[in-house]
Amino acid sequence: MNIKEISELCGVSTCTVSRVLSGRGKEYRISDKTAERIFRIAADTGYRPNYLAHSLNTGKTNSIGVVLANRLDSYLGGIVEGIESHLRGTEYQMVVATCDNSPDIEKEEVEQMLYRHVDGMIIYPLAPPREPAEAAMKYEAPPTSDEVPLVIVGRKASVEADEVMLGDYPAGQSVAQNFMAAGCRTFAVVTRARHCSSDYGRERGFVDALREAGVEQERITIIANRETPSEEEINRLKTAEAIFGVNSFLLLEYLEWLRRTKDISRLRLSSVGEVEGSELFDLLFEPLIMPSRQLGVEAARMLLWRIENPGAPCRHTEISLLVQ
Amino acid sequence: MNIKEISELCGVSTCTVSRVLSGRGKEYRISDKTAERIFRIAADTGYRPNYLAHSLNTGKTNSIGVVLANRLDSYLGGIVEGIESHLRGTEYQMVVATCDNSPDIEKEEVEQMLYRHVDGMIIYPLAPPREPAEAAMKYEAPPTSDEVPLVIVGRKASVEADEVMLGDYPAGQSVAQNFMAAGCRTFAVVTRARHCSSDYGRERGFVDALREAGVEQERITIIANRETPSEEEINRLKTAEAIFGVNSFLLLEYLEWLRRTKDISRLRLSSVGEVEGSELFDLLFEPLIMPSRQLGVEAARMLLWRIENPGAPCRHTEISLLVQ
DNA sequence: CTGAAAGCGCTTACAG
DNA sequence: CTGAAAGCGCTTACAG
Repeated sequence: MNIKEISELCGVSTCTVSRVLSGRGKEYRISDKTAERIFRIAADTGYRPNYLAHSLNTGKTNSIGVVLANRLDSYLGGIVEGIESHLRGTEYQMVVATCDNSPDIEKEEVEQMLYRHVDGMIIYPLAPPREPAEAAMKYEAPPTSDEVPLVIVGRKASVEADEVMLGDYPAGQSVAQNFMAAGCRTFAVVTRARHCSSDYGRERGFVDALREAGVEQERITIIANRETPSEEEINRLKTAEAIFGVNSFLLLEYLEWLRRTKDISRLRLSSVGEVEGSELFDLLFEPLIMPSRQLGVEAARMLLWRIENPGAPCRHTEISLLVQ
Repeated sequence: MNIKEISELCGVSTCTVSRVLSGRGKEYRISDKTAERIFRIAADTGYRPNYLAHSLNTGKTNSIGVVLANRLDSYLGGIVEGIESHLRGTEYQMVVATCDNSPDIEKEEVEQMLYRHVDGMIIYPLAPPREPAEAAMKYEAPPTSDEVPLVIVGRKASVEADEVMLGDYPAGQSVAQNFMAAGCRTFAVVTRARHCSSDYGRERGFVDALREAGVEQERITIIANRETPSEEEINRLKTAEAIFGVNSFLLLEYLEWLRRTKDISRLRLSSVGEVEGSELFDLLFEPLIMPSRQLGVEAARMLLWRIENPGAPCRHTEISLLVQ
């Protein structure tokens, strides 16, 4: 079934059919009877316009590319879900690709998206490389936004584009405040080596809030992890009454080691990201819930806005990430 | 940059360019110099063929639709990852949609995929409805495979199509055998109300293996959960030395209740699906790892095969799911 | 070995 | 109020 057959069945020309079916019958002042007949016949025959031909003509594909640095864990899954739910009901559909943390794949996938003529892209970018040497050799920023409307979500990238980020710094602050309110006197934060702006923001927020509250340097332990936990790190951790993990995986890893040398059941613990079954831990563990779905919703909302407003200056939105 | 401009730059016709660039220069016996010149100019100008025009002509979009019943948790995320990794390097790209467990959305998303002219689809279908009444009213099977090559993954659907399923029954058996090998004498299985074939397969495998090994009926407790755990259920569970959960969420839910009335640290536990941080539980817990990635890989492999072999009879593959 | 021409299914000035 | 015609960018018999 194509537009030509419809037009023959209706006894009108293809352009009339096209105009009516694209909802612009009124605009072209096509008579109501003609319009109705066209609608009815289209419905009866189960006509569906050809997406490819339509897009070829209009230059719009109604698809949004989503490129994600990592595999789909619950965090990225949440972002995707948020994007999808915001897009549902609009004319847009989502095309997803993940990059397995490889800059080459990221580049390729972005290319693919452009090749598919997506109307816009949402990118959760790779973390910048740890080693400067690596950086010089391999890293390339995602495409600049002049090719296509672009929103960066969840992690900074070296592109001028709209951004939707987590409120990492305030999250760190709020954890520190909770710990102090619970009466803790010595603190630790466990983080990855500091190349990732998200982790670093949380750490800074945490440490700054403590300092501002008058906690002395020697009561704050900072562990910037590179590989698996070392004995020296575990020893430093022992003195803390409260530990903040910039993410839950990392915290759990340390706890596994720590519990061998110390009773951890009275320790105050907090980290970013829920842990399923954590009720069984028997620990004073308060996870910060990742608002990943909300990140996705906001990113999609912003992208659609950007598509409508190509010229406007870049915007930055922050989604808050608080205890509870 | 389009094919016409290239042809003008090369001083040949558009069809010659098209033939060379589609890699069929030899076939049409186009001279090597011409071909080389075309390749060079195309590369120099950064020419990329127009995907939409190409697809409109060939009827192939090189895209695979993936429709998932639920949001992207780590299970479905794994499937998606498997599909994607198998597709990477081929000419195919993946379009994903999730359905939030709604039959209406599922139908709509499948429509969308057909509208987008996907070359094939992989569906993780909705669970069949629990109530027969609901069934009659709302449930509609995914599209039959005559519209487009189709692979059903992870859960049975009432369609005649290629399938990639988990080895649920053998998994249940292997858990039972492990429990018996560990010397347990009384057993329980916790499952959802039995509408889901996957859960039911696991339960049957478990129970059958016990029976075959001579375990009497009264030493096997079966709890088919509907809502939150009830007191009566917890009481029945107390007698068991080993508990098998058809999925880990469910098991954890019961353990939460059970631990209030009983020391669970010597209980043998097993369930399907890893739990992050489970090392901190201090329980005899052995999860069965979901081979979700493998499911995806296999589904993609099968779909590509099906695209090449439209007429062949339906195939069924089972991915094994064993302890460790 | 290569090209002119028709066609994929739709849209959109332009003309009436 | 409606249609003939050109065009989107590519492919592919057909003819030479």
